[in-house]
Amino acid sequence: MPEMPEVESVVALIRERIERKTIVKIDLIKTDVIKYPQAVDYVRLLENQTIKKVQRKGKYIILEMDNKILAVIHLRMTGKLLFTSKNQELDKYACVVFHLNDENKLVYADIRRLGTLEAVTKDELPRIKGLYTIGAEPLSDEFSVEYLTRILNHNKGKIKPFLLNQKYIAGLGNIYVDESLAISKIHPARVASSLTEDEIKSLYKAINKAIGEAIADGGTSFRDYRNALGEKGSHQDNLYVYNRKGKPCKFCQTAIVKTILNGRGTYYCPTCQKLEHRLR
DNA sequence: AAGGATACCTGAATGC
DNA sequence: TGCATTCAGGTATCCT
Repeated sequence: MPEMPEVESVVALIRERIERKTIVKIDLIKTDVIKYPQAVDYVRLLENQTIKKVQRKGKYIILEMDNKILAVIHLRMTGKLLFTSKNQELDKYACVVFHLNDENKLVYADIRRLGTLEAVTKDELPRIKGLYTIGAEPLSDEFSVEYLTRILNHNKGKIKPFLLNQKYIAGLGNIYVDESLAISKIHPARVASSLTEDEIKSLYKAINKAIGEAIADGGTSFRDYRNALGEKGSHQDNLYVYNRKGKPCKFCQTAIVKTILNGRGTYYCPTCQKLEHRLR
């Protein structure tokens, strides 16, 4: 479900509300979302600890506790991290409830329960492989045209699966990959290493634009996504191609097409995004 | 070794 | 209406 812009919106809202607060009690409703350590130990590690710092890396949310434990949360498809105030009702799909010393709650809720909660020391960080091997973030200094050029080099795979791979670029998912490729007018099945210098520059800008605009809109909510206060984002109204099958391309009016690429629904403009290199 | 299917889950939408 | 099928903002793991 949530990609970097959605996770960023969640983190921005919870940060100011839970940093310096203490977790006085944890209620377990559905324990299967806790992947490490076992649920009882997870609770033991985090109860009576103060939340020192809230961070985000790619799609991961990291709560750094006073005892140096890192509570790492990944929302996967339908996970939500909700700041629930004193008199507010619990989410129907609440799995884990963190009671705070100000009587408010941080609630992990997840319809499909594909999301993951882990508590690790710094030394144990490598066991969360997806976090340990994560690539550069869009909109960061590390993410540059040179970086993108370097990772694309020699990659014989298609550009869309490449962009979905978190070890190259952190935070892109199915929506923003399609958006980035649409903005830069690159076909999703193009071979990654075949992009020209100009196309790489264009893709670099497009990724930052797609992510930046989505963050500004508070994320995309065409289905389940809600921010930490249970509110929808608005970027679903500003998408170029995603979920716009049959609607006119915003650049050339051609009807947007939907196909399946490597098992993922894929939207693109068949006029703007040609597979064959333009001949002139 | 890379890269494609499959597994993990539930609910909503669609098809017959 | 009812029942079956398909699909979903993700990723680890298995297979070839």
